[in-house]
Amino acid sequence: MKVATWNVNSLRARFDRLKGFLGRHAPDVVCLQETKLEDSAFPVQELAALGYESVFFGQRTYNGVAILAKETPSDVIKGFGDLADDPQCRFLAVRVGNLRIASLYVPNGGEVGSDKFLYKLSWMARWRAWLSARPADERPHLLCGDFNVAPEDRDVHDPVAWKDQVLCHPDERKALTAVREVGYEDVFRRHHDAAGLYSWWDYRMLGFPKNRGLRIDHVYARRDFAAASSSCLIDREERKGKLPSDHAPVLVELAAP
DNA sequence: ATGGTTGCTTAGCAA
Repeated sequence: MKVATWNVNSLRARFDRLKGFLGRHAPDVVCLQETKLEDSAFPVQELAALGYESVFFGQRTYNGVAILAKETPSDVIKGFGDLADDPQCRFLAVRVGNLRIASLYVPNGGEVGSDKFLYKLSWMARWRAWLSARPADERPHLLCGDFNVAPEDRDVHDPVAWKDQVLCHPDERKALTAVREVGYEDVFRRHHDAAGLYSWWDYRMLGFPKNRGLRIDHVYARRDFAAASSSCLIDREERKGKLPSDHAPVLVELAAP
């Protein structure tokens, strides 16, 4: 089966591009981030017409995650269900067939040391806690989304300029390592060693034409499931042309559990 | 240090 994740930076603004993407790749499951749509505005019918059922957890203007699937999703989980009183819609998990999968949008973090940065670190700790609190066989096989962290310097176009900056800061990388230590693996790095492979490029300053990007969109697989993946690709084509998102989709081919 | 671009919402914020 084929699974994709894509930060669309507004589903309203990107709907035509999403349609083209679904037509080209025919993924079985698609995780979306930054839908920026209230649930009442989610294009359920339009996606049903394309052969996809939708599960969504959104809000007006900001954030918002969704999962589209050819098969009917079940076991829907919205947010971490912890004691934090968090109005931001950033985590959604479902089951599609036997595959458990989460679509997540880690907070950007603003500036290092800011309130937003502290929120990012605390959100990542809550994410890790949510995972470790679940029985291992009930954890998502795949964690997909905009993690807003470049895990290593080879994921960064200019590691010197980005050193200790948000998206690359050691505290964020440690928080991400803690998630992997629950029992996850970066699927992309199972299949590619090279530097210079990115999933996000700033809209400004010709970021994409100059390939000044970061690899911050990831698919993490449960360690007992990672070997089921046969490929993982970043679809740079989707960053080209008219009205692209600033993120490219990540696609994984895998044997269904 | 600021600016640059896009989206949502309408001047300014978030990314």
